[in-house]
Amino acid sequence: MSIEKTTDPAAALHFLEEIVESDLAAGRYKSILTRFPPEPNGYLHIGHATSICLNFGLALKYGGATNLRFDDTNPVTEETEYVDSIISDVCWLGFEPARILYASDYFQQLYDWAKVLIMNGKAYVDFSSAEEIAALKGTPTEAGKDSPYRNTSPEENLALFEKMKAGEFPDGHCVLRAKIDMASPNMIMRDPLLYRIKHAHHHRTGDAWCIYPMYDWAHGQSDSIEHITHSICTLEFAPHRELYDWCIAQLGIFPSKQYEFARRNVSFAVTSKRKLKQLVEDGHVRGWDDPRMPTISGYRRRGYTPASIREFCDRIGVGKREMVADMALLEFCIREDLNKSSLRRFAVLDPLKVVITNYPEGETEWLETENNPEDPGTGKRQLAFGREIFIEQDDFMENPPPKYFRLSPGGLVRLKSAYIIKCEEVIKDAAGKITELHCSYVPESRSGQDTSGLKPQGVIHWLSASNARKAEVRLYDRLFQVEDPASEEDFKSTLNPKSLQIIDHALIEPDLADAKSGEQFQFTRLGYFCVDPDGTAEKPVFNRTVTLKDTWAKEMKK
RNA sequence: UGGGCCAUGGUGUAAUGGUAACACAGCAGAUUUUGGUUCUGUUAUUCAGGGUUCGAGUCCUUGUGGCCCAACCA
Repeated sequence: MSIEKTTDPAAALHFLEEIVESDLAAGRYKSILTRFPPEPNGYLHIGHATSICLNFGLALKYGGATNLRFDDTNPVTEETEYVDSIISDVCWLGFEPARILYASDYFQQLYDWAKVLIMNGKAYVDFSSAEEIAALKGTPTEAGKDSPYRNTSPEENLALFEKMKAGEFPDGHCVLRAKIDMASPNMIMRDPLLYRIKHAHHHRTGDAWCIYPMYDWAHGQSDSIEHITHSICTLEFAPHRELYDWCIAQLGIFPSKQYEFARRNVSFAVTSKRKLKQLVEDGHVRGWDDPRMPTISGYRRRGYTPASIREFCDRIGVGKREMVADMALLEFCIREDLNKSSLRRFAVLDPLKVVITNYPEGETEWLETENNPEDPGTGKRQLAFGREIFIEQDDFMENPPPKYFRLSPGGLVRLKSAYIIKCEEVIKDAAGKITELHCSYVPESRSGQDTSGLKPQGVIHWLSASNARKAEVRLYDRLFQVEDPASEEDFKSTLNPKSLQIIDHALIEPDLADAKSGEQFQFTRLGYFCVDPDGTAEKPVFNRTVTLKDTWAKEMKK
């Protein structure tokens, strides 16, 4: 799949596009190369999606390419399972990496470069403990102090470093540090760690290495090796840029450049791997792909389309200020997409039986209705109509408020694509609960050939009792009750207890029972739904992606 | 000895010294056999003080506020 990046010349450029355009105009690069560099230690979430869209989108717009590179320098936390899910998520979003690469591919090169640094007197092996190193680091307002190991000779350091690599020291025994400036106002530059010892199995290199490069020693050089022109990362890496450039300058290699943008958050969601992991492990959700999760796999299962997520990323823009995008915009994007593309079907989530007393017993007629009024090319379908039907409980009220357009005692309502009915009698059980409605229909009000002259305000959906099928429907609401759960002392205390409502007695049109996992529909008047993989032929399961805009519900809240 | 980044309606994003705009959200109306869609209208914005200028969201200056940096994580 490929995405057409249409460029509106009048559209304003964001700051990264400006940088790219000026680089291209100045002839600094013939074409650009970006990269998306996830660490394979968790599932991708909506924040990653914005980064993916940015990196791939930039390359697409300017005729460049994008590598997918796994930043797999920490064997303790990384797993192949995550690599696979990340690749599939990126592809699902509609992007095609030019190459799929791994920082671990460069371990030998990185090691050789570290030795160059050592021989140039720019790195040393430090046997101080982690605590000692931290203590000598200083504070933001106080200069650090030199390590006692800082002035070891290059030759000795080289021998020591080779011993580290050879596995002669246990974990944590020593580290390789760059020799820069313990008094730098930038804490990152106070002799940063380059290598640590971890006798751990790596998901790709196995047991070949027991020393692993730190982010700062791996990232810029990996970019450089691949000739990445624009290395785009989030704001918190801005202080690292000085070190990024320093490493590249020391080695005299291809000068990739780092640019930072503000992480893009979404309201009513958390986007931190740690927090998401907690939700999964504590059982607050059913898994990483739970449709309530802001993970890419969660949105996919929920029924969000790749196009809707890309559109969302485009619309929220890119900047350098901390921001929280409104979830309502994401919902707007998915409704906009699905409104155009999804077939309409009738489903009754909470059925109320209606007997049409003046309709002949045992008779069935077939009524035509459109599959998608937004796209006449999708044709029409036939609905069975008979004496017994089901309507939505919500579409009947015994004592309706003003402006209630639906059915009420003695009132009229239009059954969409069928007849106008009038509520004649409300049947209740001993407890006073409404069990069914007796209605009469107006024979000359048949949809499309209505000569009744009646004009009920309300139009409701319905299903024939003769052929409706059962289904489970899962209704999702926001996972959190507050806009910014991450800012709470305990984000889990703001979980929405009603984020999942399971309806096991819903009714659907018969052909819906054969829909394949992932297929999407608009349930008329209710919202957009997709088929969940949990379903079976006997009991299909539908996930509500998003409701339709509901001005009546809004009115009722007032 | 602190350094870096940032500040425009409710939320985002534009305006690159010359009428503060666009989208979402909100509100009001029209259309509608989905209280959907579509269409129209509308509310609401430059962190504060000082300066430069005919003119400042934009430049200068002083504040204020927010985020990041003292992981052998990325």
